[in-house]
Amino acid sequence: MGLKVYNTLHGRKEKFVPLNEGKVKMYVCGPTVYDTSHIGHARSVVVFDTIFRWLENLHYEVRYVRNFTDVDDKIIKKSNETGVDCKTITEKYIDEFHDEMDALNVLRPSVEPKATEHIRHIIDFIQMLIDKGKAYHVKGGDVYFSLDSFKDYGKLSGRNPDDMRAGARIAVDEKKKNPLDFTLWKPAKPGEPSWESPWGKGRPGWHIECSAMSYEYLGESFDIHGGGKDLIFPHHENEIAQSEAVFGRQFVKYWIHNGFVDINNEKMSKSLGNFTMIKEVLENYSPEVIRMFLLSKHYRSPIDYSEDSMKEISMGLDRIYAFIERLENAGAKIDGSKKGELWGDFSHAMNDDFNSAKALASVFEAVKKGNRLLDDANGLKDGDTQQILNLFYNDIKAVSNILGVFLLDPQFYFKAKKDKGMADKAIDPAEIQDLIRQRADARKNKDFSRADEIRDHLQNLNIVLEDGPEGTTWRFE
RNA sequence: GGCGGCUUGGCCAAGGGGUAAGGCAACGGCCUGCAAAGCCGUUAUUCUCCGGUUCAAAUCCGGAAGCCGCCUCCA
Repeated sequence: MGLKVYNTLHGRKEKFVPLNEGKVKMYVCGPTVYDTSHIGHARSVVVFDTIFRWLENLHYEVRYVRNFTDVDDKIIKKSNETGVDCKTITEKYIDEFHDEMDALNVLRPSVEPKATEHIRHIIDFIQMLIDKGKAYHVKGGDVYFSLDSFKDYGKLSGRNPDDMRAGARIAVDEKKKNPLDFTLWKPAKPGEPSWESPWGKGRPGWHIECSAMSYEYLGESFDIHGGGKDLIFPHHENEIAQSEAVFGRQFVKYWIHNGFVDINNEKMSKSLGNFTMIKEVLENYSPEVIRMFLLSKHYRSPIDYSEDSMKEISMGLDRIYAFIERLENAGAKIDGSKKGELWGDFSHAMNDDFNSAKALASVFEAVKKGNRLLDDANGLKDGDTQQILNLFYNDIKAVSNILGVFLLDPQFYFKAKKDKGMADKAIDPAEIQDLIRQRADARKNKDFSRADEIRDHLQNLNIVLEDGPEGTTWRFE
């Protein structure tokens, strides 16, 4: 089965056939760097990172562009409020974004262009629009895109410009020919970042940077353009207008949009004060838990962030790691390129519009099957069993490289979890070892009430004891 | 007002014409001194409701209700 992708442009799943065989060109809208990133940004980035990984796994040569919007009203506003210059602000948040995305195990795209470094290309692009009669320059220095010059306007978002005009909520700007015309270039006020242009000192509008930069790095036409659902209108609609008006051909073949992250079933918003930042979440959960959470639901559906859902994911991740550790203890080895049932199920799910939720379910099924096999083998392994275990191990490692989760050494994972628990609760591991020793003695002497007393005491500290053939181990709940 | 989406067991969540994946939780069993972990089993005759198409619908069509998003900066 080949890859199928839900294309916003047509509102249905379609067979994925890139414009050039074997190659994929993908552009994803990155953040405007004026503030700390929240969990919603993380979702978009993680989703497209996983898509990127899957495309590479399918042996496509992928050129992946994700931009930074580093000139914008919000950045200027922040600069005016704080007295810090724009560049300092944007650099700070770009660094922060990179740090957080690295933590979430997000691969760097092929290129991460910044708007401010492509002003030349933006100006050239606007000039092409003007030359073709698709844009116009007005007194005062603004340049607008002329909606009336582009008859396909609205095809991505399913909007009809005539309807929109009737119910337009936007203030009518006298200088615009059509109230829906949008800004390509705007004159700069004193003190604002600005660049020389044929229309005077100014700066680019928001939408034009993506048309200019995608043209620069991917050409007139490319395969995939992604971003959050909210970007469908007006941002992506406007990009289509700009690029198709200039080149007269299809801008993007497949439009992919991810859903939002809600917080306790409410939209994240400033007024509700429930913006949940990536760094806050990272304080409480391992990056892998966050990443797995973000992939636990289909990328187009809304996903609800809550303490409960994070705990649930965390339990599931422990279970997977425990299984990997068990496989390793049983001597499972990566052996060659053979793929098993897990990989088959996983691939099938990923090929179906990157269904990571279903893909994850196949992992849990494999965990169950593998555990059963290990229980049945009971330490005595024949050649066949060993082969199967190797297959599980192979597959799960391959899967983890796509999802970007559970790829740590399990011992390290559990140790890190322990260390964090101990640090949070200020617990000395030697003390725990001592209590475990005392309990072992008590058990040897059949003093079970003493043994249980110790266990209950540790339980109160969220420490769970596990008695195994090799002695007693402990972990945090 | 315009456009789009969602409604599946206690909770989360796949599926999307052929008779309900997976996770968490709960309960029973194996194991254990007792537990924990792991395994096994049980938990939706049914997929918001009402009509229709079909041999067959949670899946398609029409309608209703509830919820949500975009249309203004937003991932």
